[in-house]
Formats: sequence, C-alpha cells, structure tokens
Amino acid sequence: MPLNLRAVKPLNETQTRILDVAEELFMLHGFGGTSMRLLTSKAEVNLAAVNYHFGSKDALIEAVFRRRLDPMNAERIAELDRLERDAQGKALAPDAIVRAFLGASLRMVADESGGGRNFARLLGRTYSEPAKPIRMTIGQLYAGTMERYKAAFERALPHLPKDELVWRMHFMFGTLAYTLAATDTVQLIAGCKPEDRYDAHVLEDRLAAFLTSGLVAPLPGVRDIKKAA
Amino acid sequence: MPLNLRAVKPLNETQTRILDVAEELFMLHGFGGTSMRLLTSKAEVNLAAVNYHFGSKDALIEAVFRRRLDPMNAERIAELDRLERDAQGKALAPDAIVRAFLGASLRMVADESGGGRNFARLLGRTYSEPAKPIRMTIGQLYAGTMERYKAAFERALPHLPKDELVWRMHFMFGTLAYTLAATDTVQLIAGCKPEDRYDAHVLEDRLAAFLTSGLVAPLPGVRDIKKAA
DNA sequence: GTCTATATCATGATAGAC
DNA sequence: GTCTATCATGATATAGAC
Repeated sequence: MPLNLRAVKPLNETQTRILDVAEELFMLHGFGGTSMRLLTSKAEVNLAAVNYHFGSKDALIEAVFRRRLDPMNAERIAELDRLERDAQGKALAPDAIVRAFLGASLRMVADESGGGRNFARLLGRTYSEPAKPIRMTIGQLYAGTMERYKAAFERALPHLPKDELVWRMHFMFGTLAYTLAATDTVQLIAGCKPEDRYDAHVLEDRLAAFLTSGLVAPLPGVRDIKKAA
Repeated sequence: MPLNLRAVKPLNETQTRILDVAEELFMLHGFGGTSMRLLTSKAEVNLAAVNYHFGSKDALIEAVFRRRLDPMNAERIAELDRLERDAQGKALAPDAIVRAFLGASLRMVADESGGGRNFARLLGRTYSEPAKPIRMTIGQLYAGTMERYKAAFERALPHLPKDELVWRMHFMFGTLAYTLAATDTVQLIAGCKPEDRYDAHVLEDRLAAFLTSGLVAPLPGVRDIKKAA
C-alpha cells in the first residue's frame, strides 16, 4: 500500500459512517477478521459502497488511519514547537517532552464520543500488526514526528548514548501502545473508579511518572560500560 | 477455545515440524493470515496432517503456545522461589524481581536455533491480539505467574498504592511485549553491532534499568494526591 | 498414518440495472 | 450514487482410497 500524501478529502455522511464503523470493527476483530459484509451491514450501507467510495479494503484501512493520525501528529509537533519557543533556546525537561508526546494520544482515549477511543485502541494494537504494508504506512505517518522528538530528547538528555536513547524511546512507545491497546482491561483489573476510567489527566500522570523515570534512569552497569570501552 | 489443562504430550517428528513452521508463520503473518495450505506445504506435510494431529487450526494455535509458555512460566516461578529462599524472609530488591521476570523471555529471544526467537516475537504480538479467545487462553496460562510476581512486588514496594502497582506492572508488560514483538526493528534502528543483536544480557540490562526506574518512580503529584485524599 | 480429491462456505471485488 | 446478482478465489475441514 503506497503512502498517499494527498490531504484527506472532505467526507460525506456515508463515508463518515463507514469510517466510524470500520475503526470500531478493526479494533474489535482486526483487519483480516473484519469482512466487508459485516462492516457494510453494520454501517447500514450497501456492500458495494466501500469499493465505490474508497476503492478497496486496503485503501479504507489507510483512510481510517489518516483521518485521525494526521491531526494527531500535527498536534504533537505544534506542542513541541510551543514548548521550545517558551524555553527560548534552553533544553526542555524530559518530563515536558514526554507529556507533549502522550497528550495527543490520551486526549483521544478520553474522547467522549467513543470514536477516538476506538481509534486509540486500534492504533495501540497496530504497532505490532503482522502485515508489513500496514506497519510501514503507519511508520511513515509517524516518521517526521519521531525525528522531532528524538532531537528534543537528545538535547534534554545529552549524557545518554544515542543507541541507548533509541532503545528507551522504543520502550516508551511500547508502554504507550500497550496501554492504548488494552486500556479497558487494566482499568478493570486496577479497579478504577468508573469516573476516572478515561480520565486522560490521571492516566497521563501515571504514564509520565513511569516513563520519565525510565528515560532518565542511570545507565546500566558493568556489561554496558564494558561495551562502551 | 477452552483451556486445556493436560500436560503437553510428547511429540513425534511430524508434529514438531508443524509446530515449528506454525510459530514462524504465525509470527510473520498472524493467525488469520496463515492458511493451512501454506503451513502444511512449508512444513512438507500433507494438508490433512494438522487436522489429524491437532484437531483444528485453533487447537494448533493453543499447542504452539503451550509448548513454550508452560516451561517458560515454570522457569519464572522457580527463579522467584530461588530468590525468596536466598533472601530468607526479607523483601526482594525490585531490580531482582524485574530481572527474574525478564530472564525467561530474553533467553528465548537469544535462542540460537531460531525457534525460540520466532516464538518470542509471536508472544509479544499476541498481548494485543484482537481475537478474544486467544487472548484469554494466553491470559490463563499466565495467571498464576502474575499473582506470584504481584505479591513479590507488593512486598518490595510497600509504599506504592495497589492500583498504582497494577498500572506499573501493566506498563512493564507493555514494554516487554513491544520489545519482543519488534526486536528486529529496533535493533536495526539503534544500529546494534551484529554480535549484540540478540545478546540477552545486554537487552536485559537495558530493560531492567528502564523498568526498575519506572517501577520505583516517585508517585505522581497533585492530581493523584487529590485522588488519594 | 498418509494422501488425494472434494465438499462447503465466506471473502473481496465488480458488472450492470435503476 | 445505490443496489442486486454474481464471479473468482481461497479458506477449513473431511471422506475415502491406499
């Protein structure tokens, strides 16, 4: 699936309904597990409508991601821009960078309408999607954002070797992905009060405390020092 | 798929070959994306062999997991037993518990033969598997181990509220799952030296440093204190 | 036990009437 | 734009010869 760089076209009501149902069913059953028959019947559109409006199932998958991911990454970049402007050339605090990165995802989890929440879970799951074209499409949508955040972290953590930073950012993505993918499960296990279950602020505090500590952790001992020598 | 509590039967060569190919193809293409035709032709067994030896595709999936997960969890429990015996009643260090938990997974990544490595990636991916029966099967195979580790962490981190601990353990699983699932990717990105790419010790040091810091992190500030009040 | 051949069904996509 | 009908394909599972 080649990456489509065009801006997302305005959508009519049928297209919106298809996208909404698609992100719910993809989240529940995966891409392969969601048939066009189920999708179109749930969306109350004709079986042929997906092919008419999007061209193919693969193109529909891409449209589902681009509808939310493009604005989400724009938010992340804008937030980093804002922080760097305010810092007037000083390096940012790691905690601030982490929160800037988390914010856009967690606001999506908190989305009252339900659509954003479905997408957040779908997105978390897709980091470990088996189908390579899908992983690559998502990867390309993220590439620019990743470079910006990596540069910010390098300035904030100058003592950290580059490869260690890459690993730690990877760990951070994993934590976030898994949290998005399984939000409902943990919240049940942890016995959250119902009103807090989708409170983005509480979740952001928990994640930021854990991740910031991990990112700024002292370097691993003997074995790594031996490597560095 | 109801959980099968029988011990895994000894396997003949055909069954072993089917399981080996299955874990590779499931890792590469997912469960739904792997057809019995591809699987049996790659394993050089007859199309009917899977149904003859395992009963169905779903039963094969369960067999793939039980073959490796049962011994892996036994290792984790044994390691915790050993640590607690040596500590003679004192609470364990968080770092030691983390390493005990990681060890079994990372030895699997380091498995020279390749089979264990395939399984590790498959396992990482399966934490966010859409199909609920599969998630539940895996969850049940883990349940006992989880309880033991949770109890150990509670003793090691007595100041940590229970629900915060559950979240942080969840974050830990996410990091590990994502690392297992995407091991090849990061190691390429991070530019590891080829000889270190599957060095379980180096990876354990990196993960343990990150995760231990996250687990023992100071509690999140204002908003969480407000909640506790 | 192994294999061939096949039954049965569901899928994604499309042609063509309206 | 929407719908019905249908095609070609590939899936799991099994019956029955050897």
